[in-house]
Amino acid sequence: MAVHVREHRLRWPVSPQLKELLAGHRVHQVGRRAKYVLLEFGHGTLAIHLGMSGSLRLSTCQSAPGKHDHVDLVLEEGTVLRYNDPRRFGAFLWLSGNHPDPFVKNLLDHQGVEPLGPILTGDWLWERTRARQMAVKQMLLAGKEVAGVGNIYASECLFRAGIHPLRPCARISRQRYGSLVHSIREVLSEAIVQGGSTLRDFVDSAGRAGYFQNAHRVYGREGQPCLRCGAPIRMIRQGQRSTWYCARCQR
DNA sequence: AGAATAACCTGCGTGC
DNA sequence: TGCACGCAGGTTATTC
Repeated sequence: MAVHVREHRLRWPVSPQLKELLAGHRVHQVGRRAKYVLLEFGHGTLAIHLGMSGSLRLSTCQSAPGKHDHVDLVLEEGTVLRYNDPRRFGAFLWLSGNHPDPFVKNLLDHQGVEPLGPILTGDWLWERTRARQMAVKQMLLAGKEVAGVGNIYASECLFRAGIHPLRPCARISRQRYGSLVHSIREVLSEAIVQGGSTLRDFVDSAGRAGYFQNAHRVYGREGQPCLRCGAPIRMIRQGQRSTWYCARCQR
């Protein structure tokens, strides 16, 4: 793999050694942990985060890089995986196989459990939140317990589970955590099948927009009728982020 | 220790 | 048309 870094200033500076570290090496396996894409090489792992506005698209070497095309991963003759990120909230982090960078290692170790994995159950989440006064929506968004539930999906999951976003974690029953976990799995699975939610410019590796935004039941629907009961959907601010919910269906 | 707030960026829509 | 402002898919660092 050949690497071209045109802009090092991402969320953290891209390692100046990245080009040398990957030159001539092959990707053994592609994985993921939380929202980090993991490209595993024999001698270490490249962890890529797309931030809020990043995308990885397959392109041809001949195509000229455009605005905000910060990194090229040249895969083979004629093919390049190109990273574009207007806001530069994304990251390219090198995790060495022999001497793991403690910063990167901690970063991945401190992520919540996989939302579609076997550890997450209603009972598990109930036990983890007995002493937490934080609002359930902010707990989901923080990602310390469950990874991968972003701002769109936190609102959607809570609506489907019938849980009010402001409800303190410690005041949700074991049974209702069961509903929440079921909703998390359902919402994320559906969104994946539908290619994600394109609000503005989100695209997959082939440049295709997602269409889960058409399945949003509360996100972005302030003032519009609840699809279940007809009451107007409300929007509130929680920690600098917007939350949408139905005051009648969610308690 | 848990929780709230600030910070990192660019682009776009809105209102004056 | 221009400009100031607020907001946007995320997550860590800092402060309280």
